[in-house]
Amino acid sequence: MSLTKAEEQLMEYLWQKEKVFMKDLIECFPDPKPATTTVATLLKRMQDKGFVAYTLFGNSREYYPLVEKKDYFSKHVNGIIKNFFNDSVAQFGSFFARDTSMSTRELEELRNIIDEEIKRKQNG
Amino acid sequence: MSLTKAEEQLMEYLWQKEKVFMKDLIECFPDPKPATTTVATLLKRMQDKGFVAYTLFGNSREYYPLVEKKDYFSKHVNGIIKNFFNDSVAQFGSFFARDTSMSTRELEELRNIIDEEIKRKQNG
DNA sequence: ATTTTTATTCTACATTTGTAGAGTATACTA
DNA sequence: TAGTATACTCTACAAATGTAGAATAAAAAT
Repeated sequence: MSLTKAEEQLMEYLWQKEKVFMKDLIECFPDPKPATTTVATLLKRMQDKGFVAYTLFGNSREYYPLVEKKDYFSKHVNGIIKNFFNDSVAQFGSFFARDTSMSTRELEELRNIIDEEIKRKQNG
Repeated sequence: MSLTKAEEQLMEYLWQKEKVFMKDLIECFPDPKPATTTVATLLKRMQDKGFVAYTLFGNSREYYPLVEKKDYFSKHVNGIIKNFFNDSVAQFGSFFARDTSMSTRELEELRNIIDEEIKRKQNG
């Protein structure tokens, strides 16, 4: 199961804060902020889906993510690659390098990141 | 406006075929195939959103995409980068290189693609 | 010409999603 | 301790989405 748009937005705040009480979550939103009950509903649904949990502090709850951002997006991006890029990372990479309007500087930065990752994989 | 899951799936078939009659679109689906009316509804909604159009051939329509796949996903991926990776391609690139479990071979292939893209940008 | 098939629209409905009021319980305050 | 604020749940409902039957129209087959 995956997150809806509204849940995803909320999850992003969760990921940013790592731990957060509901009232502080609401603060994260730009105006007009949603009603507390709206956020409460979303958090409940996200619990049901296994994406968040909380620690009870007195009478209120400190929420935290159960799913790491990188795992979530890894699954997400791999899904896109599987469904729309012929299950080929290279095909997606090609698209990404050519069609997302990266500057030369960004491309070079990305190449360095990949180089480092290759080294990291070889050495340890 | 963007596509829903079901519409996105259908769009993928449109992109693959480039031009296609509805009955052939239905053939693209794995069993159990959707009802023709289901596909018709989706196509109608996609027309309303400006994603597809058709050419009339006798009494039936040959549908074709109005939006290119690369443009669609460019927007999509850029949206993810903006919302969840701090609007930084490098941050997304880092994530992509490290956390999507690419093999060394895939990483090297990707580096080559990027190299070529850098050259292409420089020369013409 | 009548039946059958094909193509498309209209309408409908269940499910999911976005949003929040009303209610309840607990805690804080005057 | 009566009144107010806080935290959360339950219920509700509109909009979006997924799915398709019934109806209609045109074409093909007999």
